[in-house]
Order: sequence, then C-alpha cells, then structure tokens
Amino acid sequence: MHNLDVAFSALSDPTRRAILARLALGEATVMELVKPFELTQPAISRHLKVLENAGLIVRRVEGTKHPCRLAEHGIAEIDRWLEMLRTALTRNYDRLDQVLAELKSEMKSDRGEETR
Amino acid sequence: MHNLDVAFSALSDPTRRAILARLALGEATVMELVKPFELTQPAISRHLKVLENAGLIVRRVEGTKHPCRLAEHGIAEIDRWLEMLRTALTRNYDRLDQVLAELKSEMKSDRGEETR
DNA sequence: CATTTATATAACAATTAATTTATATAAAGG
DNA sequence: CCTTTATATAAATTAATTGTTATATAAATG
Repeated sequence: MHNLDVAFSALSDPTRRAILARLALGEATVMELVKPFELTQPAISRHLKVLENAGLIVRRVEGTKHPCRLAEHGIAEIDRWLEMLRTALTRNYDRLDQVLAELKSEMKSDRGEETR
Repeated sequence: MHNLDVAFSALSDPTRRAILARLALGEATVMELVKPFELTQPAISRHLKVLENAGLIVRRVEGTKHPCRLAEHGIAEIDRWLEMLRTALTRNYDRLDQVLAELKSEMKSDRGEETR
C-alpha cells in the first residue's frame, strides 16, 4: 500500500481528523484524546496507530504516558501531492478547452438538459 | 457522511489519484480514462462516480461522450482543512513544549530507549 | 430502423476497516 | 511486591469498498 493511500485514508475518518485538530492545539496523551470522544480507549489507540502509520503523528514514551503530536512528514507529503492538483487547476483556468467546456455546458443547460 | 470524509476517502485510492493526475493535463472521456489502467470500464465508471461525489471532478454530456475534468470545489475544501494543520505545524514549531518534547526524546534515545 | 459506440447500473464475491469486549504489558506509587 | 494507571493487542462482528461479469440505456451512424 502506497504512503499516500495510507495518509489520505487516515484523513478520511472524522474521528481521526478531530484528533489531528486537537493535536493542532498542542500535544496530548492517549487518555486525553479518549475523553472528548464517545469511543473506547482501544478504539482511539487504533486510530492513533493509523495516524502514526500515515506519518501524521509521532509519539514519545514518558513513563506510562505516550504523548502524541503532529508530525510534519506525512502532512508535507500530502501537501506535495495536492500541489499538483492546485497548479493544474490554476493552469487550466484560462485554457481554451476549459472555456469551451463551460460554454457548451451552459448552452445545454439553457436548453433544459441535465449536467450531472 | 461528511464531505471531507468522502473527499479524503476518494483520494486514498491510487487509481483515483492517477485519474486526477491525468485530468490535471486536461479533460478526458471515460474510455480515454479506461485505457491506461488495466481495469474494466465499469470499474473506472465507479471510480469516476466516487470522484464526482467527492466534488473532485465534474462531467458534462456531449453526445454519447461524458468528458470529465477537475473540479475546484472539492479540492479547495480539502485545502482549507489542511491549512489548519499547516499553520498548526508552523505555529508549534517554536513552542516551548515542542522543544522540550524533542529534548526529552533525544535524552531517552541517547540512553538506548525506543521512541516508536 | 438496426447496429455500434459510450457509458451506467446491478448483482455478487473477496477484501479491508471500524468497533467492541476481554486481556496483556509496563511503569508508578504505595 | 501488589495495585493502579496508561496503553496496546487479540478475537469477533459488522459494515463498507473494490473488483468482476452481465445487462441496460442512450446517442450516433449506416
């Protein structure tokens, strides 16, 4: 499984995005991350493992506690891939076939056809 | 299911990312998208539906052909969410607890402990 | 019109993912 | 040491995803 598969897949879960949002405020231990959600500790532990595998968080061990924080690596990797789409969108913005596409599409919907 | 769930989930598949990469070069019909992959046409059609649902592509109908192109909407939405992580990372970059975390982590690994 | 071309949908099998409960490990604290 | 606290792992269940083949639809074309 490709890195990006794992990373995007990790981000597709709302609980994991919420965990990341929480970690954006600063690091937190596993139990601190369990509290705000109505999930069990094992469930959160597994979500953390997924995030860790994706390179989106890192953990250290401090006694019995394992504080987590955001990891730059995975986030940067995702960002680099998306950059491709971003530039494609701005690049295509003024290209002829795009403009023609819009025009044709509009002409059709003026005639009451479905665009879906 | 949240929009971002759908969008990130759509991006987690390598075939779909390849389709988006292809569309970054300009629009393409379904059959044009089938060719480069060793998947059947129904499989690609389903991937396209997933991408469309995620707001990552749009299609128009032109006779029997349905050319696809990148959609700004879904990509922008993903981008807005990631912005949160990006700023958190740069914001936390020079924060005390981060630095302390690094230090402690280093001290431990100097003593031969595992960081994973 | 009948046929071909382009695409979508349905039904099904195989795989993968998310959750729970129960249990294991490992450090801390009395 | 024994207990508590913090976390991880295993097993089982359920649900969702991805692919296939077979079939449907709908516009183009001879």
